Amino acid sequence: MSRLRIAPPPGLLPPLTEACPGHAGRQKVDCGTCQVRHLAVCSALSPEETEEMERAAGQLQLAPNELLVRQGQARIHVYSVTSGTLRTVRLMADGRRQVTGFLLPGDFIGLSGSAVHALDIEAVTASALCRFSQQDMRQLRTRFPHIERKMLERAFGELDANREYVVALARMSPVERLADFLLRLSARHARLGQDTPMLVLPMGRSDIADHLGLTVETVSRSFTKLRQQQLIALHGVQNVELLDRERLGALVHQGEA
Amino acid sequence: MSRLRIAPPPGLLPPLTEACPGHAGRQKVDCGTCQVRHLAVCSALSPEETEEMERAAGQLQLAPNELLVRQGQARIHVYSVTSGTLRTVRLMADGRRQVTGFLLPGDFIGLSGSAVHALDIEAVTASALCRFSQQDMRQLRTRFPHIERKMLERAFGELDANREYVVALARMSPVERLADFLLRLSARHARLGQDTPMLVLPMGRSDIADHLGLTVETVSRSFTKLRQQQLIALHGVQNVELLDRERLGALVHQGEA
DNA sequence: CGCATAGTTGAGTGCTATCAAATTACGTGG
DNA sequence: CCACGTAATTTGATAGCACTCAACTATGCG
Repeated sequence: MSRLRIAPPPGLLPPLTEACPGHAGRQKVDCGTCQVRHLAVCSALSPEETEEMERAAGQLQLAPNELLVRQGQARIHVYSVTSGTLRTVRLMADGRRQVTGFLLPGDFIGLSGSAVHALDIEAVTASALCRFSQQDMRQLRTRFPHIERKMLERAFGELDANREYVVALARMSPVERLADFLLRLSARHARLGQDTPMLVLPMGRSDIADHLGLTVETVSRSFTKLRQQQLIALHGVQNVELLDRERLGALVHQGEA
Repeated sequence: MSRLRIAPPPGLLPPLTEACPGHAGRQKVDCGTCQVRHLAVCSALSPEETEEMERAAGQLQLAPNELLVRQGQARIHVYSVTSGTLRTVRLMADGRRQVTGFLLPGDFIGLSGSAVHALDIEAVTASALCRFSQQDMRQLRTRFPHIERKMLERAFGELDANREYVVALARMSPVERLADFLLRLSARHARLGQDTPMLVLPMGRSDIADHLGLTVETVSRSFTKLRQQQLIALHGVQNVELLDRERLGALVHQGEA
């Protein structure tokens, strides 16, 4: 638990200040340094309270593919992603693999009631995180009800997102799933202030495949199909240009009566 | 918002008193009457506070297939299921249907951050619910932090469950999904005090199919396969006897390293 | 008792996984 | 900066499994 004044993290600095609903009207703050500070400010804590939160936090750097936690480990820490991208992975004994989600800057790791981690969490790209002990977090939650409220909102948000994800997995074709994924990722980037039609995919095809319940080959073919339909353009393998969000959305939102 | 002294609900009376972790060591309470009372007691509220909660609640009865809320409606109420079974349904324009979950006694409806309902909620069997306005609920949450904590725990629980569900949808064969579903439903019944090898399925095959991302035919064939392998026995269409939980579990938990 | 609905079983097709190969991207060392 | 080797991605051919369509059976209700 070291005193914080965290060095500027590598990678993009998300201007979360703007995006956070709880932040409206409050003083500007340097959210690039540490998500803890952001969380505190957005929870309407005083400067003194914010400092107390920061005291409880440690920081962490991960290289690509480095493991943060392993399935089955005791959950003694919670984390806040500062920069980079991580994936949450469920492995089955026979090798089947499911990437249940990707974690971007501002995301919180620890919205679970389980005593052990249900998932591996691995860095996709070089990443930085803030770390709290569960114990400290519990104290902070008790001490600052705003934090608890904030966590509840986050949990709600994840639940809402998860319901969409479930529909995609259960009822959409490969191309639809990919379109859904690209739009969803793009929306998250937009919330982080990167609102461009050019989307950078930090993860490889196999991560995407395992996230969408498909094989690498099918994902690749789906990219090709979207490209052939002029819905996206590929600039290298990482950079996807969303040419027609309208029609991409139409692929996905066959729904909501 | 009528004063409550709710008539004994139809259907089974879940002895939730025992199951709730927050309840340990506290005085017994008649949880059969209304889940609100249960929630209050399990949140360690005083009798006066409990009464205040009950005052804010209304009750509701639903006939089979009756609609509680429709996709897109404003979310002005939250609910607690007292008896019966409900399903949450996502409909797509072209008719594709996903049953994202089933709600059993003790379940809470309203763990969402959205301003509108993302799902239809329909009664599978005759059901009874307690209803609160969101507004009242928010007040109660602010007034009794225990409630907020409880909701967070519930949200965590749902998130954890959802992650399992996602793996089933994305990576399991039809037979595995069905085995997973049966065990999961059985576990929920066990938590409600119905810990028997005989499982009653309140929902029809098409609901199960749409929950597991399959067709009715495939679900039916999967039942047959499980029966042929002596893992289950069917007594009529509704009653499933779990003959070998061990091997059923083995089908599912190919996983966790 | 007859009809309507729900569930099971069967046959055939299509889509996605699988297997295999070619191509591209990338990091390393010359 | 380029050549090389490795890994990642794309493309192609094939096969298996779940969906579709269809018929049949069981269940429930008037």
